[in-house]
Amino acid sequence: MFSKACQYAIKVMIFIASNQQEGNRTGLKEIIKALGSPEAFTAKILQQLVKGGLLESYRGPSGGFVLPQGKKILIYDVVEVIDGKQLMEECILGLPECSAENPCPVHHKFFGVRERLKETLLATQIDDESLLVESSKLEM
Amino acid sequence: MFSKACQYAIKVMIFIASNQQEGNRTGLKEIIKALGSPEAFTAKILQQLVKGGLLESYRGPSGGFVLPQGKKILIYDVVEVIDGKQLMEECILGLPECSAENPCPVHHKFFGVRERLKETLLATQIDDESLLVESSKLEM
DNA sequence: ATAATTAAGGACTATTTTGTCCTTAATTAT
DNA sequence: ATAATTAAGGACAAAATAGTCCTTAATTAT
Repeated sequence: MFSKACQYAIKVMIFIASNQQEGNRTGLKEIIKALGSPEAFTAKILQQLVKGGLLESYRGPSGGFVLPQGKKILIYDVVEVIDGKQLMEECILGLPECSAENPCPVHHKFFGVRERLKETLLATQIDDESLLVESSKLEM
Repeated sequence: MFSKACQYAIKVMIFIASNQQEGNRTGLKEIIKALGSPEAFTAKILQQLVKGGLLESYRGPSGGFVLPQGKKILIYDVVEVIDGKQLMEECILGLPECSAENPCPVHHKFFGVRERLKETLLATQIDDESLLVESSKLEM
């Protein structure tokens, strides 16, 4: 469903949000320790999230990453920044011309799944209390 | 959501089912013409579907592929044979220990999507009338 | 029997995704 | 100022997925 990069990204975001409850910046080191994820690859993903405006980064000692305050970030946004809108918008069978008026064979069958998926991605905020987590819940 | 191989496979199966309404075997040539898909790669996918028991193949002139008669084939089966059960069963975030009792942070949020997806895959038979199609509906 | 047709399958190539290594830039503390 | 810390980012390597090429095996028709 999601690329590996996107899975990491979602975990990263939830971990940072969880840390941030106590007002802490979160550094790469902490992140890879919590997720058990490869350092350099995780760093690239963090860069993408920063470029996409979903994180702020600070360098130097006591640097790290934080969620931009006062901005509501949804799982939808994370998926969009890392994997793009393909999962949300493009034809399940990969047909370029698929739409409600000119549907692929399975378009109507999967309409409900699609809607439910988008709904879920849009309904879930990264710092939703029910997502916050002690780091052990993110290890691979 | 599905790999490209799996997208081809679903289209292939629907096309063969559509052809079979008129009692015809379907050859590789026809298939790649209908789907606009790469010949050798499509051939590999057909082999996987045959090995997986979702198609019967016949060689020689007037050979080709047919659905095994009297066997109800679901989209679920096609996805399972080509992509495996990952999409249906494994943790959305890729955690190895995720379950209802030991859920990942998004487990409950995505439970409904998962169920709806599985339901849809299981509810849709490859030779369902509403899927049958003239070949133009399958081109890339 | 032989030729033509069609699927099977092994070995290879290309592309994308995942992941690594190393250097630079910014910030903080001494 | 200098050293230590941390993110940014370019170049590269490995693995997975997508796709090609070529030969063989089975079947049918002549």
